[in-house]
Amino acid sequence: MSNSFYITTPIYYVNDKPHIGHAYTTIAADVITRWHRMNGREAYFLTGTDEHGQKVFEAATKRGISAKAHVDEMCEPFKALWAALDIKNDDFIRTTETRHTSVVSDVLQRLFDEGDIYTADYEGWYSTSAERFWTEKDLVDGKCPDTNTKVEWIKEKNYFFRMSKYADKLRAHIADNPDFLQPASRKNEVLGYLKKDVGDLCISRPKARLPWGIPFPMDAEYVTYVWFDALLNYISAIGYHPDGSTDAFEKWWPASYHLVGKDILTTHSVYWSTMLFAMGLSPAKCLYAHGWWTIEGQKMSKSIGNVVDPHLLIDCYGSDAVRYFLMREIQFGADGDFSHAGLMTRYNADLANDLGNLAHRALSMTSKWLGGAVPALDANTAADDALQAVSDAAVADYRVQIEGMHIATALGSLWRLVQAGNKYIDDMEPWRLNREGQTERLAGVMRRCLEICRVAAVLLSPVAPNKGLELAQKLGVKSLDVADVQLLSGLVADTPVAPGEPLFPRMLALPERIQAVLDEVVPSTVKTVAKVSHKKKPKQEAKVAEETTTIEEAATIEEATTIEEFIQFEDFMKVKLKVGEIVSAEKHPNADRLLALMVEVGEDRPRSIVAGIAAKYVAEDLIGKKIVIVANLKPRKLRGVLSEGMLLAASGTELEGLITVDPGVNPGSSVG
RNA sequence: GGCUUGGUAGCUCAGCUGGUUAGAGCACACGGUUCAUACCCGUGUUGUCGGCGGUUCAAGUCCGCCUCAAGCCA
Repeated sequence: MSNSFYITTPIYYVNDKPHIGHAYTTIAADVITRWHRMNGREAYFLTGTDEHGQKVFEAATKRGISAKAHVDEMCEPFKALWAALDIKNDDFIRTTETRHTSVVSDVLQRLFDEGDIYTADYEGWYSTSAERFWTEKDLVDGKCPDTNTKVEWIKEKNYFFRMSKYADKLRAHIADNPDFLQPASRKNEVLGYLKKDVGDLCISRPKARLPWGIPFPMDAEYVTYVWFDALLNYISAIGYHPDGSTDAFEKWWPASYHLVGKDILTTHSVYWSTMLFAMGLSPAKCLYAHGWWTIEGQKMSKSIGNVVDPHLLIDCYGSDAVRYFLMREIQFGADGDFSHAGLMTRYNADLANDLGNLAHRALSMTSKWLGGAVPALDANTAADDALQAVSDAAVADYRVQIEGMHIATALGSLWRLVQAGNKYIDDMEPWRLNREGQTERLAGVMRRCLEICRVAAVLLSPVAPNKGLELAQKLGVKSLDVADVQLLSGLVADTPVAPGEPLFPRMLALPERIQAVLDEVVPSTVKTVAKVSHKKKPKQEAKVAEETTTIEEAATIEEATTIEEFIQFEDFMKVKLKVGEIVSAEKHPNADRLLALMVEVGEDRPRSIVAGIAAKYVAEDLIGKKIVIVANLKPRKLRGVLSEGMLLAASGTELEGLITVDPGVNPGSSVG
């Protein structure tokens, strides 16, 4: 393995509020960086913020301040979160900094001079409201597919990067470097993209339309397209310059890893690699696309209001536990679900019960029976040899896994040792050795238990640096030395030790602040499981919880069956009907027959309702209509979009029309 | 619509190039222990490995079709 390690996260779009998705990527980069540092390798860890673009400009304008003032303010929450999560990044780059903008500008000039950037006229349908061009095929009824507004045919000059020129080189690079794109499943997507003709990339925007960007050095009327700007951060930060880079650049480039979300893998692999080829540079050794988090089974989204504030989790569990959970819960690369119940379960099971309790019981016995100092080893028995073998295997596997970015698996390996430690105590019965006065053996047994705690402290520390250190201190260990960490003899005999407070106090119930958030935002189905999962409950009640949380398969609305039998009045009264006003409507992203509506029903937020009425209604025509909805239908996802209710419509074999209400009726009124 | 990936115990998932009675964690039941944070240790229950068909001495693992889900592209 090369001795220098350079890792990057994406630079986060400064308009977003940092959430656990951002935290996840950054923590992963931090963990792997810490690991390499512990192993004596030089490492450089870069993160930052992407600060140009239309949305930033709009947000600043709306606030009545300059774009620069806006981004100066908006990058702070990111820095604050990294501090709160104990992220030890070496650098934080902002794309508005001169060290970056000057490199972008000079690269543009150089590529232009060399002919890899050229001007051409671009013609197309332009939507002013969506701020972008569409092709003829994109248009819906001759209108913008995003905003459903008028488009005009515009012909304008723009600057293009000759991406096509480097497409073959990129194809060859991917073929020659099997580990370049990871995980392998994602690689196919890029290869699929590359099967088609790769065009050139439009990298300019007229300043008249987009005032907030890096100006083109050869043409004051244009600014740089945000991707071309943003991607260059990975080399501008470490001192690249087309006329001569710093030694630091030569040292760190090519990067060991670019960690990216799966949504921007293609951009990175295609745009960025071809840009680097044009500059005469190699791409990073590995582009690793990680998965996305859903929240309590739903897509993370501002409109659902389920975005999890990492600070809340840090306040309730501590930075170390949050880091541990995010790293342990899902395989790096796969999607995963974040749930509060899951976080607490893992906290209690792994951190409090398994590791925390192992440390506490080992230290307590040592204090009580052996004078509170690291005891001496005795000669190994067969059981001791077996324990050492477990440690050897766990540590070896941990190394392999973490260096392949499989952090969750690495932690799993460490936990096999922790579990072996707990079993070792049971098997050796130190309390019996104490009663029988077998002091020498007792000492040896306890020593090995403490040794396991030391191994755990060291291997935990990249993921949970504070707790790793705290545990080490309890054991009287001064430095977290990873060399020969697996040997169960690394402690110094006679060093004072004390159990102190439990490392991870067990949680008896969800923290109040989290319960409050769940009560407010999350549908009742999810609350149920969060409440019951941490306690043993009678069978029947647990079963109810299971049923209510089963994620049902998406079903099409058309499948509703007619009920022929009579029902009781009470049955009818179970159905709560309400008047709702449609406040927004759009086509369902994944289904031709469905529309996604937001319906105001007099609650603290409008409801998201998916309806199978696209055959009969155009989305925009529905806005303002007053309708009747079933208000207490269990929420479910329809082809990926949450539906919190169902609207009433007349239908025979096919849809005839919506049930509408007099305009004077207020949304939220009940019907019946 | 085209392409890709997945559908394995109640839940979350592991199972590499096909090979002995299909695994882990959580949950559940019972038992043990008592040093410990009502913790730990052990034992046990549940699976037509999405469906159908095929190749093979042998398939969760390969092939075809179907179905459901997710993703990328248009």
